[in-house]
Amino acid sequence: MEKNYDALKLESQICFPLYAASREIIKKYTPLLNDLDLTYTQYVAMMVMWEVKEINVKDLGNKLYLDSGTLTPLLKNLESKGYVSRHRSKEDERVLLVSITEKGEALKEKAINVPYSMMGCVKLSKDEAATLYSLLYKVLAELN
Amino acid sequence: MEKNYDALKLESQICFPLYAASREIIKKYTPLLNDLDLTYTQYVAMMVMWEVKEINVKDLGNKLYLDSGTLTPLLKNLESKGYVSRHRSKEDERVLLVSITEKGEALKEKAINVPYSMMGCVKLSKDEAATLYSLLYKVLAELN
DNA sequence: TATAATTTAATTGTATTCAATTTAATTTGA
DNA sequence: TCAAATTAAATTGAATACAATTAAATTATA
Repeated sequence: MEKNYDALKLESQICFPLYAASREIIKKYTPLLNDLDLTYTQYVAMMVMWEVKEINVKDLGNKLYLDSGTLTPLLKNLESKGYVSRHRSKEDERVLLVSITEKGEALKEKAINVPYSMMGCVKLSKDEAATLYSLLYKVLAELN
Repeated sequence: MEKNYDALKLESQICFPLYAASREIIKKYTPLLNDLDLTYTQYVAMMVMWEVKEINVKDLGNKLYLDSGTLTPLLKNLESKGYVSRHRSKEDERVLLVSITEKGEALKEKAINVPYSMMGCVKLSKDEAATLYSLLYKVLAELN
């Protein structure tokens, strides 16, 4: 009696195409983001900054699903490029507040083209994209 | 006249939930894979090895969407753990062949539990999982 | 056939990613 | 109040990822 190992094939897994597709799409972003002097992770951090203007590391981490081990060096990098500033909260010295700078705000004008350039990249219909979108957020919400 | 920057919000993007969900699911694998002394990337490499027994770096990279910059150190690591062996092809010295070892084969028996343990983690119906699966492979196939 | 072009891995350097630990600040509760 | 517990970032260390380059082997072609 042969054991069934089909569950151990790549094609049986939901995580593998997620992992691969994520990296492949991010690769498509790279040439666009090079013009902005941003990596993909820096880009999503800037997307939050463009929206909220100021945020602490913990809240930023909750939005991006990243921890301080990733964010601390990333934010120092963004600060060295002049896109954000970092300073401790007056009310609670443990908290580090990240604020967008003028230069960071100005970058938004160049960045606005990125989402439109990317649209041609992922070849899904509107319906398919909407379905994928809601399934991914369902996974994120219900992971336990 | 205000410009519309909605496309630059995280919630407007398909890539962000892909990127986040991929990392969050991989985090769920971590405790299961610790028992096998494997990282997630090492695990997917071993999944290929369990299936094909022997493969060169280029073909492995095509299956996993990874290049030699990632695979060379990863395969050396798997070799140091005794799960695979590495040797040059006799026919073409440029080609490095990776072969599964006895110890690597034996690991499969422990690994068989991983996919079953993971099933309880992603809370999608059978239909939803199938839809997500096919949309992800469509993205992978049609990315350009 | 001899050189150019191509191919395959390996290497290098930068930037994540995350678990685990540490440090400093704040809050809790005996 | 003041020591214990908690919280927020930073740090450390291991392992990816990937672009770009290099080195070695093979193939193509003039």
